[in-house]
Amino acid sequence: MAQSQLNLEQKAAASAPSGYNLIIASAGTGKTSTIVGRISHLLHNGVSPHKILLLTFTNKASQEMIERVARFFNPQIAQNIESGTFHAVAYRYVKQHTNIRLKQPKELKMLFRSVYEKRVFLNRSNQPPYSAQYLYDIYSLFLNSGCKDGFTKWIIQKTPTQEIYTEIYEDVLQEFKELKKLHNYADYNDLLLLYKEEISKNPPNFAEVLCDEYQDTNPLQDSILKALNPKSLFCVGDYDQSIYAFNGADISIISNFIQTYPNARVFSLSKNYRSSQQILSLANEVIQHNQRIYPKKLEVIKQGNFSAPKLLGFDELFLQYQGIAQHIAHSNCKHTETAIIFRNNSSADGIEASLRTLNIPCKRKGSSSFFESKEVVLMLDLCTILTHPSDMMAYINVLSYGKGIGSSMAKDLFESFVRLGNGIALQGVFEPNSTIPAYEKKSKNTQLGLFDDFFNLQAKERFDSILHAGFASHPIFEHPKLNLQSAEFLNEFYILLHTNKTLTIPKHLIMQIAKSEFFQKITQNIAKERAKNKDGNIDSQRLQKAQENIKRKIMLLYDLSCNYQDMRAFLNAMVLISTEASEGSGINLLSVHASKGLEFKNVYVVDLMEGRFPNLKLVTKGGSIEEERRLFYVAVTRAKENLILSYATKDMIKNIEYTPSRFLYEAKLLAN
DNA sequence: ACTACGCCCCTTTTT
DNA sequence: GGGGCGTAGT
Repeated sequence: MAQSQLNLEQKAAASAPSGYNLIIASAGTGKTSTIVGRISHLLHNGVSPHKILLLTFTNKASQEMIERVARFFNPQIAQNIESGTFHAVAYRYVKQHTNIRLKQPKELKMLFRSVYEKRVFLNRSNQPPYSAQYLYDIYSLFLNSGCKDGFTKWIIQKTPTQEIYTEIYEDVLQEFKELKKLHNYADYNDLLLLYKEEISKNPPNFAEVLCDEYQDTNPLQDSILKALNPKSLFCVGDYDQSIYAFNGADISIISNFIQTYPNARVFSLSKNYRSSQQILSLANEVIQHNQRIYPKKLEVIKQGNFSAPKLLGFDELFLQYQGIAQHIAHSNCKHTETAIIFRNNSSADGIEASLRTLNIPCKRKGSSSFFESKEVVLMLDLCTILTHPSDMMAYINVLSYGKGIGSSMAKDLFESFVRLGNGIALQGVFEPNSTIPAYEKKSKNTQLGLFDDFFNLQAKERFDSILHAGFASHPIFEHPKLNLQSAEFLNEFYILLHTNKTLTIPKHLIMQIAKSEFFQKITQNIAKERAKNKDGNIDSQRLQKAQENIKRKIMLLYDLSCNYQDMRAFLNAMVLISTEASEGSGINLLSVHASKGLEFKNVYVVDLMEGRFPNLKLVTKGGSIEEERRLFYVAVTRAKENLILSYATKDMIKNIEYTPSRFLYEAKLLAN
């Protein structure tokens, strides 16, 4: 039974009475075991698994915990525990009550931009208005900060000089909101907001809610915990590891737990099983410089003869990366037990390149490279069009690949398909209602009569000779700006949809799309773009590489799709897992944020220079040096046995001189 | 008004 | 390598 493996402190926490329990679990003190032990305790006491809600920071963490529970109980029981990130849990619940569709943040940002760009900002005073991007991000922060006053008040309080624009901002946000509602789109914030709304009306009645990584909870998430209003709350966290302030995480939520819940109990786990004495001492030296909320004493359990943390100094940034790669090559460490951790993702490329030259395999979190790559987005958009027959964003993205078709005309075409299909775009493609005009009249721009030929509708038959019989004379071709090339493009689009419209199994559909002329042609162009030299010529070697790369990604997507029987489930899952999939195997390349909750035998923390780590740019923009110090603390406490820190005094490419990070002095690895 | 294309910027962290 | 922005061309 799980609990017998716990130490006394852990056992005390795991068997705490029902109520409000806060477990302060420093790095490496067996937090996961304690949560698993707690769940076992609940199950043994007859709590029904679906009355338990486990909230974690990543879906991977929740899977791991559920798997560990499954080892001690019937796997069926473990599977019945409600678990996942706040977002995943919210999504599961919300989709039963609404027909909301989750969209990638990037997509909705585009939609937001299109709304924003319709506004005219008279640049009064010298204060420029926020960009669309910044407005979107800051509004998201506002939502997560759980502020009860309106956005305008919040903005004015933060930046009084922005007051002159707040009316326009509200207007943009309002229109965006309506647009999202019209298309049933939801972003990550909407999930939480909708969930909160639903459970406030109708609380789900959990016997206990467990919340992992409680220090990174933001006020919106905290308000969900309050709205869930469970009989018992079990929160686990460590204020020294709070590193998500930029996402609204508020350290006062954990530090005020006792004030918030007057009958709260606090447990502390103080036995560190992960790291060697030397590593832990170093981490503690540095974190001492932050204000201490509770005194924390850590007892090192790990025994043995471990080497002291090493500091490597280099004269230049790339020499550092090469030096690290060589250090790894010589140390013959096991690659999967080794991680290189950095503050900024911009470090990753140089490191990866240096490792590659020495033929050391490495693994990077693949979010940006995989799910944001054009080919994957295109594939998923095509799947979306066949699954959700009126998805505007998917149509616009796909149709914009046509030569001469930009986002504006793509939107015209989409709207036309919707009209012709009596509200359903896909139907408009196959069976256009010929009694409806294909294009709505737009108000003419009389000042600029020059090219205003929109209503000079052309004969829809003009491209018939090259069109598939089922697509010939389609009213869409009345659009005067369509030319032969774009007609061919649309024809291939039609053929792709027509041949595959009955497929419903994800892997079959992906295979067919991948083979289609339409997809092949577009990805061919994407590959060519990537193989272009500075002079505009295409490097044939690079072209081949780019093509292989695209093929590989599509195969990976195909592999993923094999786990799903239903298109909707597949597409939704792709949005939720998009940030968690990683590619390849070997040395782990991670940002500090991504390293959260993980541990490795050997850890390298690189680019420890003032400016980069701590990232001083962020400190001036509302971050804090304390948060940067916590990031350092998180990074070094990932290490079990060997910790190597490194810095470089110069970046030759950017021509910047660096001084070593203050944390190295605080760690007493360098002396003033 | 819209699209294509060339040039310059930079690149914080995540669900 | 991508995204934003200005310019030329339709």
